[in-house]
Amino acid sequence: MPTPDRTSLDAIVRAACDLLEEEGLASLTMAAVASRVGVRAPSLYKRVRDRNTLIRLVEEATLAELGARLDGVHDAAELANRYRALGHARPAAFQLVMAPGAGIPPVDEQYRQAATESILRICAELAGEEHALDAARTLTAWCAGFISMELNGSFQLGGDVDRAWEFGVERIVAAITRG
Amino acid sequence: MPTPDRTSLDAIVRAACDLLEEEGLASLTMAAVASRVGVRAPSLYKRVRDRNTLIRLVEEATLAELGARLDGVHDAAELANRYRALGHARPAAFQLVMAPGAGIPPVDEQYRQAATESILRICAELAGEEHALDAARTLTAWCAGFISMELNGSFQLGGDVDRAWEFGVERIVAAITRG
DNA sequence: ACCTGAACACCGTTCAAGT
DNA sequence: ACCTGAACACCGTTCAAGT
Repeated sequence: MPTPDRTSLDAIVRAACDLLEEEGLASLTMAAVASRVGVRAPSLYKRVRDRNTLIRLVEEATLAELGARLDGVHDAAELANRYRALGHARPAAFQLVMAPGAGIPPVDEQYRQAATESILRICAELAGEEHALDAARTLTAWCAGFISMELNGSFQLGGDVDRAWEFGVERIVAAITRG
Repeated sequence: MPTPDRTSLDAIVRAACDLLEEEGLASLTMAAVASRVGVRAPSLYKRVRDRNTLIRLVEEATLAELGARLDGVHDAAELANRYRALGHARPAAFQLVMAPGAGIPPVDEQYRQAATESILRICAELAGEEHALDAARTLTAWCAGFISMELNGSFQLGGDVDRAWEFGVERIVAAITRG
């Protein structure tokens, strides 16, 4: 006799995302996620293969949000700023996407592409079609590296980190601009 | 009655580093490390506070190695290439340093400084003293971001990744050079 | 068809007892 | 002083039994 579902994959992934930010990856346990969505841990296995796959889904949700935040932007500096805003809004998820541990299955390529589209478009304008991919990789690598370092406390030598960000944005955008 | 030691902190950290690269962070268990150095897991607690602290020691060893690899370099492109070489030699440790999980105590600042010295020196030459720190952060962020993305499979759109690296090195070094 | 308690394997950590 | 087996708490995962 079928029973109405008490939760959903979507609710599970959202609970996992929230838990990740609030308590960190180590506290993202199956029992904790289950508790948030109102079931017991074994029930989660009806909707996700295992914990590592759930973590992959969190990564994909994060990339989807990044893509949405970058969608429609036309200015390279503004794009970089929005990239950084995601890092500040979801620091743990950002770090997870930057360096998923061994054992976590690779994200579906579609999610990475969604996050890459706007960057490629803007870089094609700035650098020309033939350098668009190299320029996008340069810009993305710098943004991702800066935000990661900022989030994990790698900038310890004082100075103004916001100023360093603006310095970097200006120089990098100029560096990948055709001319 | 004292007994000759059967292992040492140094051997433990080295075993942990090796295990991290060979099997990944999830397989870096106290039992596995203990087995490599010839004791049982509880004995490790005589030399390290807990697993997270052991992981911190692995991070510090990695930063020390990075510092050694960058020591004495005088060319910015060569410095970037050596940075990347460490990422290729110790991918798991590199990713760990880039995004340590929650719960792992912060590395001692001394180790980060050792890795930063050469970068600051070169950037001061290129960008002038007043922009040295901003320039170092720009260069480091780009290197770290590029290498991280390369290691975790973020570059999936084809093209030649080595070419993208060389494009980036050239443009970034030019971008932070005084002028 | 989804949900659960019980069970199992595995891991980090502590501790009393050995040498 | 270091080492160990035993023990405990915790977690991921499976599964038979419920609705």
